Amino acid sequence: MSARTAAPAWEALFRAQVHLMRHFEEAKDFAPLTSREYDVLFTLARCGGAARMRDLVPHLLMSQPSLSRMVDRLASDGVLERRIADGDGRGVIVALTDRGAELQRRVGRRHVRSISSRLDAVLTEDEQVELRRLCAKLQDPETGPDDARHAGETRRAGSQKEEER
Amino acid sequence: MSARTAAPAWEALFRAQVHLMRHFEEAKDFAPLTSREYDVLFTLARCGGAARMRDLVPHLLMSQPSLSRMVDRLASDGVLERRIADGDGRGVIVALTDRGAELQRRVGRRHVRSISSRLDAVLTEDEQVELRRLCAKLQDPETGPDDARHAGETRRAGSQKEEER
DNA sequence: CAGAAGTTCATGCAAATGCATGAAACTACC
DNA sequence: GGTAGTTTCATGCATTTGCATGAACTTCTG
Repeated sequence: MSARTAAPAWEALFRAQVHLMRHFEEAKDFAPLTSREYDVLFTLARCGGAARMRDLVPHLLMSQPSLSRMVDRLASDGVLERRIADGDGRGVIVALTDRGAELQRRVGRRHVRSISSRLDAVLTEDEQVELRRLCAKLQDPETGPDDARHAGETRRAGSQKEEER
Repeated sequence: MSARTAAPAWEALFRAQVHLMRHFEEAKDFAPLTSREYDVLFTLARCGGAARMRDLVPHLLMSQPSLSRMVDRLASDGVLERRIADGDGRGVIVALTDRGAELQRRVGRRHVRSISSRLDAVLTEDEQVELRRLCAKLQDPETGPDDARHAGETRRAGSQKEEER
């Protein structure tokens, strides 16, 4: 058991992620969206432009009710639309509109440039590849007693509630 | 310019952080606190148990008003207390109470064990050290036109607003 | 020292979030 | 086929968040 190396590694990872995310947000990478909204568009694009709500939720950083309402907002903004899943009257399919897809691509390109200029400044290509490899291992579902259905994980940062305090 | 390696590296980092954070929260690492509340206690402990609000904010994942109200709540729960900074009537010093310090240590120990058991399962010690090194480089303030006063960064994930949509 | 400018924290308010729950649709079992 | 149970999404509600702003205090300038 190496708390000696594990805890500092986690803390550095955590801080690096926060630091970079703040940097990207301050640089307006996601404008005119919030990062969470971009996350929805990005995930949808990755799913071919459309997906069922229930399949989307586990990849996003928010609860099911939050996604439901965010989809309301984004739909009324015209970047995506809701459809009833055929074959299942309960299911809702969320799909990018043309405008939404174009917006995602535009923001995505800008964000990728921003990422590169930031990472290239401090890591060599080899280091970037190594970082990716290590981070990928961290998501290995092989472990822990709980996970099993994790595959293309994505985002979040939630919370809990009391008990004593 | 290596978007080829930079973007995947950032995405892997991002997902690894989210994945692990979710894991720790689902494992109730921070109970009876939320992760943000623990972040406050942890940061305070690291500052020797007390710090001024304005010095705390940049290390935390929340806005100044949010910290102000969270301190209200934590103070009324008895884990910390507010004092007026002497020499500056505007300043507020936030300090851990004995209970707060004990709580932080207890939760912290549990969290460190949780981190170790998770990371040790997928990374060797050498890999953990290397991950830490790479993540530390990512926080190098040497770069970007904006940062300059960053030192012991910490947490966040914010948002922006529209403009077009 | 007086007034302007800056700093630090708190508060009003609208928006977003999560939890608990509800409604609608589908599935399983008798 | 009908009813119980499950799945999927939406909604009520309390909480939390951030932004804009205000109040109290300090510092700077002449």
